[in-house]
Amino acid sequence: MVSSTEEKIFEAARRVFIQKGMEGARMQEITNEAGINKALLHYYFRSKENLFHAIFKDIFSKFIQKTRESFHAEISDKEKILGLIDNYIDLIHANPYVPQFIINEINRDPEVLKDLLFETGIEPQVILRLFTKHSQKMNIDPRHIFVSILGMVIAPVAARPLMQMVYFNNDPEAYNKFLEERKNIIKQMIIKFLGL
Amino acid sequence: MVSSTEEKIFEAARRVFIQKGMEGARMQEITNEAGINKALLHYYFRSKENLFHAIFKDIFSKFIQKTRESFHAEISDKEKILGLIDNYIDLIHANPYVPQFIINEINRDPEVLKDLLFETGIEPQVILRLFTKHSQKMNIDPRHIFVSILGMVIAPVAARPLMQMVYFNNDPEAYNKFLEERKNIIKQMIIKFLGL
DNA sequence: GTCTATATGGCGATAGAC
DNA sequence: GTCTATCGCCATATAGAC
Repeated sequence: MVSSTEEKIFEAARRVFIQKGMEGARMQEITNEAGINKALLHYYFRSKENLFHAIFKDIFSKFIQKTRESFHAEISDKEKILGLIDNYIDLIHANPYVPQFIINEINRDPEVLKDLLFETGIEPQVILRLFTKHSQKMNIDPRHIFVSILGMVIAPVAARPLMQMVYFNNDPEAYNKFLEERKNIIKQMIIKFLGL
Repeated sequence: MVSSTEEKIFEAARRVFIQKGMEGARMQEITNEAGINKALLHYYFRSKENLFHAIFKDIFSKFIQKTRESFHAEISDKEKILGLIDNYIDLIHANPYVPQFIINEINRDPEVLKDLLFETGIEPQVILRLFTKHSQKMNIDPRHIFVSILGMVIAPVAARPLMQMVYFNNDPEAYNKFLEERKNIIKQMIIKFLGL
């Protein structure tokens, strides 16, 4: 049984850590968001590091989970690939700070990350299998397809403040439209490349 | 005339800021790397913020410069696009921390970034023109092409510790080979998509 | 479980001697 | 120009009352 206070802390910490990262986040800001004080936070989670690990696992699990959803329907491989692209874009556009957060933590402390990662139940080979059939036909390493999709999805969100300023007259509406268009652009690129 | 001490500080600061970012960097670490003390650092650069701005402009200028190089040769548009991809990959593989650094600072303080950015002599429209002719033919916004290239180039470097661990048995050599292959993969994707 | 008050340490920045 | 010593602040973390 999880207490309501612990939940409030967890939700506040999720918001702050995602926006600020492990180093930028402040315990004070988390307690303010949760409506409690610092001592109480340490009562539930002994240290900042400890709290962060809990949050990271939770966030990464959702990412893994979203990937998994694309594989359990009774549809063709092509439809699964296109569904995966939709899933990623929806997830990232709804949580625009997550990619930057994950990139930072991936690079900040890889040793700790390794342990946290495999507690999320990640199944690296499952997703690769989706691309194997078509990429083998083209004599391409399926990992290239996976990385390409991730990059094309993440780039416009991670670089948004700059891109929007330089290429969209700082108009958020125009940029949202641009992001919406990307679903089809990325799908078309993958379809053409793999000959789907 | 720039003193040797100032240069040593600048080089040390570049290394530390790129690896740790503005918030993660420590003045003490910079002075250690430079072989001097903190007081001397503040003598040359009045504040951390000040030093950081100088470094950021320097790093970003190199990125802009690399982009510009792809446009001044007497070659076809297709060759310019492929050259741009080569240039980006070479630059990023030689400076693997730079993309993460730029992404972080883009999102950390966009207002200040805006001023710094336009001091680098960036010409946003020049690069877009390279894609306009071919992308119009396909009825595609050229900004999609630009973002796609950036994403495909940056993703495997920014996510390297994770990707290498999960998909390459943590073998750095295998991952380097993978990165080398990406030049052709990305080129092929763009060629097929734009019908070059 | 929840609070106030405080310990402890690290950081950016400065004073002042040489 | 370069150094040692130190200030002042803010962050994580804990002590101890309720």
